[in-house]
Amino acid sequence: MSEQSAKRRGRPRAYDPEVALARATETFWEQGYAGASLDDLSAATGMNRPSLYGAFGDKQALFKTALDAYMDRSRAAMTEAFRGGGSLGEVLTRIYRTALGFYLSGDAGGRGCFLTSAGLGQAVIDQEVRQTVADGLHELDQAIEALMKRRQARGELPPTVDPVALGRVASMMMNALSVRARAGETREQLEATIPVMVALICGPPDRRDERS
Amino acid sequence: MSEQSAKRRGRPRAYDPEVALARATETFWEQGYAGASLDDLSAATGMNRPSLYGAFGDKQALFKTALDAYMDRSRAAMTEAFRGGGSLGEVLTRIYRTALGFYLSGDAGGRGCFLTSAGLGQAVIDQEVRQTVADGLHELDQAIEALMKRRQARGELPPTVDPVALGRVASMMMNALSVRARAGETREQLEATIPVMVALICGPPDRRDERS
DNA sequence: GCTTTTTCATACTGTTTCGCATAAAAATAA
DNA sequence: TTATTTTTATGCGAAACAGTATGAAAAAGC
Repeated sequence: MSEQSAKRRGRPRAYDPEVALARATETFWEQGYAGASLDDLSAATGMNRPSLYGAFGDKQALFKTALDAYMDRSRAAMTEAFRGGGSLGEVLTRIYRTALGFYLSGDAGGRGCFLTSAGLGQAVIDQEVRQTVADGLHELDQAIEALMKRRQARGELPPTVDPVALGRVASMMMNALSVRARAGETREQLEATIPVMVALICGPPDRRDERS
Repeated sequence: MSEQSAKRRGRPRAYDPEVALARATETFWEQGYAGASLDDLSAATGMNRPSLYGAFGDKQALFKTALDAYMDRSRAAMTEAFRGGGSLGEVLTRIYRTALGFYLSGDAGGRGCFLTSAGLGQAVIDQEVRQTVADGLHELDQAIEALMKRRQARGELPPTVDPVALGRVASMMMNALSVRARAGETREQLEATIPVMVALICGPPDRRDERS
């Protein structure tokens, strides 16, 4: 989409926009919208204030860009987790592990989901952020509900259960994982809950595979 | 503990410390630690800055006092919900409803759990807050785990299930409710998930009672 | 080499922030 | 009334805050 190497007129920029956005995202992720000052963001990205404004606009715009970019990354990873085959339990396990990969990233301990940590912090104040976050959660809800419907049609779930209600709760369990990750629980503790959740959703744990 | 009416020496205070703390808590609850300025807190409590400092210390101390007070209120309500009789499903339903009562309080839409909304926002920055929040979550985990053990002993849960693991997931579902409440879901949506969660935990929903 | 274009770097402006100093106000004690 | 005690009220001061103006630096075009 963008011209790269050949012929850009002026002084070349000293930063990689994608890397800078990733660093800014991490800053918001850890410190929240209000807690992240422009000096923090400037230090994290290596960009000085005017460059930040030139590239991303003001603080609110940067936050929303970070939110959108996170959702894109998250969506891509989740699409991958959904795609692969296996039993319903295996797919759910993959989904939860993928989520944990996001929630436990970072050096200073688990940060949880960016949507529910930094995003929801602003949700009560900024209605547009709340809507974006709500849409993001809803999107995942629907994906899992659709998964449940497909698997029920295949006979992996008893016909008596409501796949939409079950999918919603399965999706909400990810929110719980985010909370616990940010509260400082270890990867081991969190991964140990995954089979319990999967067993609850998939019914009797006839057989379960584990891998490190 | 404190002398009330009779003979206090100086000028009487113009505020009720408990009411003021409740208002300050609501301000942190909605806007987070960094998002709540001392002017906001001053306006919410009706106390001017020096009175705030005299009563609660600096901003950090006030936040931690608010956190402790919230945990006390929450603990009291939860103790009540645990105490009453009924089947395991009925007790869990009461617990979740009690939680929702907290999460949906407030005028500007759901605020979620103070611990996981405002508290976790600070958790990554302030290690002491993270520990307090983690302890609070752990306390509830243990209470639910103990409930599960008792009910399993009574035969309400099959002997094959792990009551600790099940209790932990049941506790985590409250965190999920908090997230969804703050994301703006309605009371109706949230209450509709309660029976689904309860059914997952208690196994086959042989009979369920509902009340508005 | 000179101009044009784009970005970087410094530093500024006005506002907001937190915490506190100072003094007035409102009560009791003598 | 006068002194003492405790709280309120005003507002100060240094730092941090978001956003921007101004000019230097680094590239391409000519």
